[in-house]
Parts: sequence; C-alpha cells; structure tokens
Amino acid sequence: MSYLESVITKAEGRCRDRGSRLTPLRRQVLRALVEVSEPISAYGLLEICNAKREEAMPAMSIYRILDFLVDQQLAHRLVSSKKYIACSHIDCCPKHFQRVHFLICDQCARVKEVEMSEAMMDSLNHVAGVEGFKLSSRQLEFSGVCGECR
Amino acid sequence: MSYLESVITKAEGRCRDRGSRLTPLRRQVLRALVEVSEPISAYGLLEICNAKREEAMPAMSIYRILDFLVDQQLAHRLVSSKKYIACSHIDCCPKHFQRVHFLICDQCARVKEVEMSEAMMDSLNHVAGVEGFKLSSRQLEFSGVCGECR
DNA sequence: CCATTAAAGATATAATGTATCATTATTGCA
DNA sequence: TGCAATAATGATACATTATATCTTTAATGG
Repeated sequence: MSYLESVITKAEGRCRDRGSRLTPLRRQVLRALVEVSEPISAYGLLEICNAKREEAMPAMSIYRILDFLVDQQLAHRLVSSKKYIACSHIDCCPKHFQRVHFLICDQCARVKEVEMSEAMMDSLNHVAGVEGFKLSSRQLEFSGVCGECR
Repeated sequence: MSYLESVITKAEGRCRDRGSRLTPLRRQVLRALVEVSEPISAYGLLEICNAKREEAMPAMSIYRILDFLVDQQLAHRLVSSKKYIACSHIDCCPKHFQRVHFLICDQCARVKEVEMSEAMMDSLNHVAGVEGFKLSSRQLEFSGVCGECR
C-alpha cells in the first residue's frame, strides 16, 4: 500500500472515530493536498481537483472541505500565507496537533511542523499572563530561512 | 499639545531621520489610525479618511500608505486578522520594533504589544535551529483572551 | 529653473472568502 | 424497508482584500 493510500486510510479511520465522514469528495481533496505536499491556496487546490473531475466543484466546496479537514486535524491553514497544507502527522498519532507550530521558509516557502516543549509553552504563557492574557492554544507561524536555502 | 499631535510630530521626525517624508496624506492616514486605536482593516481606514476629504482617495493609496507606515515602523500589520494598528511605541523609542509581538483577544479583538525577553527569543531560535532554520525577526501573533474579557 | 525622483490619482482586475438557498445523499429509527 | 431528520454538496451571487499599471502631480537637488 502506497504512502498516500495509507494516509487516506488512517484519515478515514480518524474521522470515523470522531463521528464524521471522509466522503469521496473530501477524500479527493485530502488526497490532492497530500500529493502537492507543499502549501497551496484554496483556489490552487480547487484547480487541481477540478482538473481531475468531469463536473467542476464550486469554490464554496473547497473552503467547506478545507475547514472540515482542519477541524479533523488532517490539515493546517497557514494564516500568514493564506495557504493550506496537509498535517504531517496524519499517519502517526493525532496528539501532536495541539502543540504544533510552523517554520516557514521565506525563500522556498516550504514548511516544517515543529513541536514546542512544555517549558517553552510555559514561558510563552507566562509572558502573556503578565499582560493578563490567557493564551488559547493556536498555532504560531515563524518565518525564516530553511537549511536547504542557506 | 495633545497626545495625538505629539505622536504625529514624533512620527514626522522619525521619518525625516530616515530620509523619508510624512506627507499630508500619510499624516492624515496615520492620524486616523492612531485615533481609532484598535485594529482596523485597510478599507475601513480608507472609509474613515475619505469621510473627512472632499476628494476620495483610491484603495490603492491606502495600501501604499499603510505599507509605508509599516516600513517606517509607525504601524503594524496584523496578518491573522488582516488589520492594521498604530505602533504603540511611536511616541517613545523605535528600538522596540524588532522584538515586538502581539497578544490578540479572541473576544474583543483588542491588541497588546509585548516584548519578548532575550532568553525567550534565544529559546525560539534554538527550536528553529534544530530544524535547520534561521528565524528572521518577524512579529508573532498570539491569540487568547484578555484580562478584561475574562 | 529644470531635470530627476517620489508620491498620489485613476482604473481595472486578481485573489481570497462568505452568505444563502436549493438539491442530493446518508443515517437512524419506526 | 421506508420515511423523517440530518449532513453534505451544488449553484449563484457577492463581499472583502490586495495588486498591477499607467498617468499626473509634487518635491528635491543641483
């Protein structure tokens, strides 16, 4: 079984566990997202999907489905670049999702998911706490230059 | 002299020091941005400015001017909400700008600028470094709930 | 005062994202 | 099974955010 197929199977199981369904359309979108493997815009992904379909789906659908995939922790939305990327932990465990953050290369735009240590998150929470804020766990996006581009 | 006027005067000086000009139009936009004091979209700010003008300026102008203000470290662009806010350090020193990050309240949308300690930035750089990344100093946006909303 | 450069105006359009209502598919239950 | 309730998708329209490009006006330095 190819990596792609095993990812889809895992994803399907995870959805089922959460009481939701990875429908054929959603599966198609997820498959395309995993295949491109780099951040892609909603419309970019729509174009790829529609190229493979006889009936084009509307933009609304891709947004709905991407929302669903993010919700299911199968994909991430990168707010700084308005792009989407498949979660790099689909095929292992979903526990990473809460502490995942992103390193985004300014030059090649590639993305690396990283996990913050408890200690680091504690420090960040402390900084916020001094200002009276309670941080909600949300992903951080760091920009920089990746090893390959240096 | 009002706070607003002192801010504008400071801003003008800072621009001059950097060899650029805070033209009347740019001043008008900055003034409006300082006055609203909360994050506002480019088009929202455009509307406010145009309400005060006999001749409406085009959308292009507000984007150009906001880019300029961000460049001059007089304003910040909040990428997560696609809004702009005046830098809270216009009237003191510009040295903060490099280490400024944002706490954004999920509920009231208000924003607090915070500075990270050297130690914190070192830790973050270390995490990135392990993955081969060299972070470029860019602002981070943390979401959470502010003291007043809790 | 004129040439050069910077800023602003004008216009069009691209890219991103959402609202809403109709239709189709799925599921659970009598 | 068959039907009601719910979930997903289709279709359409439109709102919001952002940029490209060319023209005109203003400022600045010699």
